[in-house]
Amino acid sequence: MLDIKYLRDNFEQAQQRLATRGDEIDLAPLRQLDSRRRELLGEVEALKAEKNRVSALIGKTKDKSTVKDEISRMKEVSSRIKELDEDLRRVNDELQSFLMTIPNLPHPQCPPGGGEDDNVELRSWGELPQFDFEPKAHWDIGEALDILDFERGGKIAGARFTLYKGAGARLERALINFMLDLHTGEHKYVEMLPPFMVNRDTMTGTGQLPKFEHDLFHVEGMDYFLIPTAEVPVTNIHRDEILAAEQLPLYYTAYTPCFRKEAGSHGRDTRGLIRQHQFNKVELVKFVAPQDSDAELEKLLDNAEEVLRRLKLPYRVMDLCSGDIGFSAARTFDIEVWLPGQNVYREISSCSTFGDFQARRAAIRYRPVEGGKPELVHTLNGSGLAVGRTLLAILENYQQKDGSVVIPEVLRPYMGGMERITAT
RNA sequence: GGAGAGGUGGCCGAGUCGGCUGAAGGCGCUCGCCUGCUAAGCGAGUGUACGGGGAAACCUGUACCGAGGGUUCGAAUCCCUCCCUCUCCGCCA
Repeated sequence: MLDIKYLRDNFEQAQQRLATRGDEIDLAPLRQLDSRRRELLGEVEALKAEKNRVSALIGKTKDKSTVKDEISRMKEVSSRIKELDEDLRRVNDELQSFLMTIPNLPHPQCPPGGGEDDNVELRSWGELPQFDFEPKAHWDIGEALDILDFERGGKIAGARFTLYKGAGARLERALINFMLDLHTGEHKYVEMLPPFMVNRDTMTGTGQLPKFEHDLFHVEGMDYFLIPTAEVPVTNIHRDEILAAEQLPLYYTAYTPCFRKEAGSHGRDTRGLIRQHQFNKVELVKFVAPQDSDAELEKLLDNAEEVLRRLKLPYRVMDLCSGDIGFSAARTFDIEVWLPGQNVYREISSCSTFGDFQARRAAIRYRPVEGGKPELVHTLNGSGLAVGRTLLAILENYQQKDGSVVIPEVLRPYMGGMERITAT
């Protein structure tokens, strides 16, 4: 959520910055609602002040018969207050829901652009593997090794669900543990295991609601949603809290499954593990003081990249342009892993700073060292990494001519020493 | 699911037959004083949000005692609904 005071004073500028996202966002109604709100507020508060004053007077009067007129007058004032409060509530609700649908302002350093094609490649890492055979796609590799069963995943649940088997299931688990150990052990994140279902307030705090309800799985009969990412429960850990300055920065990491409807992506990535209704992810979340957020984003990105470096998977880093960043994000770096079976780079991590956008929605504040008023923290998060996509990247990059897949060295301790997955 | 207890400020904890309680008291914290260190002691201060005024310090109004309604001139205090926590029982990974 954007700051209404900022919007009040920097109307044109805000309008222009939002325009770089490419959506048509007209802020005009905001001005109207805002001034109407303040008008009503002044009126109703003056009446309440009078009511309070007179009521106190009545309270002090022993003989109530001498204040009959005041009592009947306050009766009218009270009902007038009720009307005005009702108007105010309506205007307020309208203002709030309008604010809730406005995306974040792109970061000043966010490259301008209309869409994917304008994203900027910052760097790439690793040698693309050379094969003396035609590299296969992971779905073929996984089925041939009998470690991924798309057929039965579909039977059990439906399209976009996969059954992992044997070494495939273990590899997924190994990746989760490897990532968590790296981030907690070397990058100093605190591990969290949050609920996988959350309430409406939590979904609103990080920006999924109210605008993106159609992407979420909702639990029938209870007002719970399945989380689309650990960002949601983990960022909301500190919702409605005022943190001490000394607590910052806070680094949290969490493994969770993620559930997404993928509405609107019908027919895209229908094969394989790329786009699933349920997938595993290890997430990195930070709460930082505003002046640190840019540097913290770089570090977070590096923490995510480190996973790929250790796994020796080639990747590149993209600086997403203003037209391609998400609703709540101010700036986003995507890490894209090389997939030789498909001859493309695919997103495997998305690292973003949200500035104070989520913090304002979720009321996550801290008290500055100098004391004084609480200020909003900045929140950041990134995948560290998407586990299913990491697994498929391993299958494609480490595939051998004989159909087997070599296990990256750092994962072998997590695989009981296994060095290679072969067809049984 | 059944029975009971409870939700007040950073924490603990008072709030009598509704009015003088933004909220006693204690702890904690901050600043100052004092004691050659430490402990103790003394004094002052110490919630949040949204308005209005002011360059600012600050002054001022309103709201908030789990949430939402109701009764009343007036509610933390009475009534209703919901949520959450705890205890016991049942069921259960």
